[in-house]
Amino acid sequence: MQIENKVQKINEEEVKLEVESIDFFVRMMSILGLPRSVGEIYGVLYFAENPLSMDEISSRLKISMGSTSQGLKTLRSLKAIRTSYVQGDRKDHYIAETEFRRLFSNFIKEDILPHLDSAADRISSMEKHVIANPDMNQEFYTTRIEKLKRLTKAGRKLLPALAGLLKI
Amino acid sequence: MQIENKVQKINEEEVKLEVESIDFFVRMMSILGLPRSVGEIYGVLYFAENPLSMDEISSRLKISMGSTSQGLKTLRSLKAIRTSYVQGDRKDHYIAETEFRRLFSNFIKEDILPHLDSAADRISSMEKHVIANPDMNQEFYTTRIEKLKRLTKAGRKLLPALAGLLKI
DNA sequence: TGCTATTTTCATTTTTTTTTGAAAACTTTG
DNA sequence: CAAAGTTTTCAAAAAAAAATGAAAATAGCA
Repeated sequence: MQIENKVQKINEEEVKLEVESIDFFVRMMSILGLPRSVGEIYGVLYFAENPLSMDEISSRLKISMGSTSQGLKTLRSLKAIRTSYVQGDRKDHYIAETEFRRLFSNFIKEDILPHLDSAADRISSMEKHVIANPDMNQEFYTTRIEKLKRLTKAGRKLLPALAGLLKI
Repeated sequence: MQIENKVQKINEEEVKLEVESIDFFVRMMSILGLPRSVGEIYGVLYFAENPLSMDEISSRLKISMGSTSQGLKTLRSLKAIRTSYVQGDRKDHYIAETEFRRLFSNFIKEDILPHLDSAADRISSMEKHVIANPDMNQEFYTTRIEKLKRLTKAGRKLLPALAGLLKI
């Protein structure tokens, strides 16, 4: 009884911590435009002392297996989590990758740079329209296009470098 | 007739450019989590040689005055556009602010930093839960909390500095 | 190999976000 | 200061994004 109370007390604090962790990462991930469930899952794993299986995650969060599977897939592709073998259990188990530097760098590589690539194509197509018609105010338009080029070039250089600056 | 054709030709190229500009900024703004209409409006203004009124914007984009008003409000708050007085016209007129450095810095100040502030509060509350219960694995939890602190601290320093690095 | 446990996929439902449109609130000017 | 022009607001509608849950696919074991 003595012990039971103690265990109970510990769990209470751990649960409170978990709730705050979930809340924290839900917000963080939402800055990055990632869905709620992705933040929730990472939040649970971040303060988990042991690897958790998909159904442990799904039942702690009371979200469906479908959502959990999708969220884990997203987190895996960002390398924000990794699987870990647990002896005697046939389920996959997950643990949080806590090196934010790498996590961040993957996010940029995966979710931002592709946009900048397609932007470059669009800019050269804009350029063609301006060149194609000499009656347009060349100076005005080429100046604006130049700015876009510099913006995307700077983005492509700066963003990947950013992760390196994160001394975490 | 000769002249009319020429004007027509110019407009065609300008319209094509405008379409691409809109598309470009819709995508860019969507990276930042801003709604479609905000990107559209900025896209129209970016390649406009003269200040445009709200109803010119709304009719070019075929979006409602309500959306246009909202979008302009958002862009104004980001200082991505500014109003410009046009003689003999009682409507407000808008022009794009094309210094991306400033634009970006405002976005960070307005849309990102507030999140980091509230994050700090949440972290100290997490800390209390851990300290409150000595039976929890102190080393594990305090290490994780330390990481979060460093993450938010780095974010708060790095992000505002980022705009300065943009040599645009 | 076949049986069972586990995970993924995806059409449907739910929730959230964005847009619309009309009324209210301003603003300018005669 | 009133009348017309312009902009904003906000409830309702529409569109987009995310979650569900059940069926399909896959993986591990006997």
